[in-house]
Amino acid sequence: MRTAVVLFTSDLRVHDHPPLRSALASCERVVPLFVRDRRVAEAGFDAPNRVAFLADCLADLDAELRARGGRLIVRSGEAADAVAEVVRETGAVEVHLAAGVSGYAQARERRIRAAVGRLGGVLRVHDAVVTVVPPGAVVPSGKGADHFAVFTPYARRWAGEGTRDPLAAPRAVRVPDGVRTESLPAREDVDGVSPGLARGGETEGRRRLTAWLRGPVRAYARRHDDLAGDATSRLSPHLHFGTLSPTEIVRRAREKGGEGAEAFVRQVCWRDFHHQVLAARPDAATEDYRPRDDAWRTDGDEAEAWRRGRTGYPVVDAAMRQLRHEGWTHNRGRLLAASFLTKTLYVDWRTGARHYLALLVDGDVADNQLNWQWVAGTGTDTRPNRVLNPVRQGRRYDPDGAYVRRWVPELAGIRGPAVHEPWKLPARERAACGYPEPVVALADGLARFQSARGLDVTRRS
DNA sequence: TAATTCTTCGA
DNA sequence: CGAAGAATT
Repeated sequence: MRTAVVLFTSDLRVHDHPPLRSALASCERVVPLFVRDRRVAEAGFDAPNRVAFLADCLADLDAELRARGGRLIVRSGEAADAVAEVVRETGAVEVHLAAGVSGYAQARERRIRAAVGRLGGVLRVHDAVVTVVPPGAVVPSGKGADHFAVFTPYARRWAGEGTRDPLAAPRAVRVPDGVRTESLPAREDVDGVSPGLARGGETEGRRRLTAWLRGPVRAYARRHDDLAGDATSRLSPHLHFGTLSPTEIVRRAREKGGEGAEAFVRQVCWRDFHHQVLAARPDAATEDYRPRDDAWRTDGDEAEAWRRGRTGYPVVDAAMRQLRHEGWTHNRGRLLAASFLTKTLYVDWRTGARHYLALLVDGDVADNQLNWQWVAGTGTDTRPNRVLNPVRQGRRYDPDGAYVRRWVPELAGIRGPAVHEPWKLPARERAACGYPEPVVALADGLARFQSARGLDVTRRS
């Protein structure tokens, strides 16, 4: 009787799960294992919103496994130690794991391989679980670059790769008797969770995907940047935790077809793009991908005003308050709030990235850090001096001001797009609403950035 | 064939 | 500006 361990990481699902299916194909007994890795907490990665969402995911994964005769085994500690422990206890001969991209994931894989090898077992790492196209599967033609540094050429090649066939969920999972498990973490036990946090779990993810593809995706190309319309998929946390398979998402979206589905698939491609950058350059999580010799301002009152949603720029504050309330923000809100911090306040992108990671339920090293770098101009943006003007962005993506009124109650009484420039209101009305004055004049903020970068032209957009 | 130069284009 | 791909040597 052969036993395999399947270590679940960012792939908390039973549908389209190559490690699980592969383990079941070669072994009669399988131990589905999740390790609450103390390294994650030590790295400050245990944000309440994600811990709470994770609790939903684990509960649902356990239920899905139980429906198939199995159950989820939960352990705490360091991943490689816990895996070795389970291998020793069960006499497992194989360990299956989805390939990860971060420095943490890469190191974890090395440690597990060594630990399993010492016990005479073998580690099998599976590609195309966390991403659609594995990092390194497409590289620029010609001279030996190991990854793409520009999105568009990557997207062309990525689209040409196609996808593997999604795997069905297994019918039965037989777990060896008597394997010790800790109790599942409970969402209710997590403190500091955003009140409007979404529910996690594969069942919820699949429900959302089906509902999304049935209708709203059709309008995605047209409405994805409409802040108030909130017409995005909201599937990002499910992609982060792997409660949905990106391969299955792309496959089903392509089957659906249309310009909305196509634009949506392109966003999944962005995710793969960032994953392949980080896989090749794990240090880009903390270091400038393309150093520009920036003399960033450090954390201070202005950054704190930004975190609190009190910059005095309504659409920026709306995004920051939505982030705190839901643990999630519209992508356009993320971009313009990030641009405001890095370009207008000229504060180090790491300060912003840290705050996003502290709150975002979909907070992901690859996507978060590299999107921040993109905005900050130290990343893969081919126009590193692009500045998003918060007033123009507001008027463009929240033309009626509904998004601002929804998230900034001080301004809820102001009708129409005037809400984007509260400083133009009569002094009495301004004082009465209690909304803060701008932390910095746009021109002054821009001047900081431009002089630091040695620019002389005022950019727009 | 591989290195060099040219052209195009970018959330 | 600089990456990517094509053209050129």
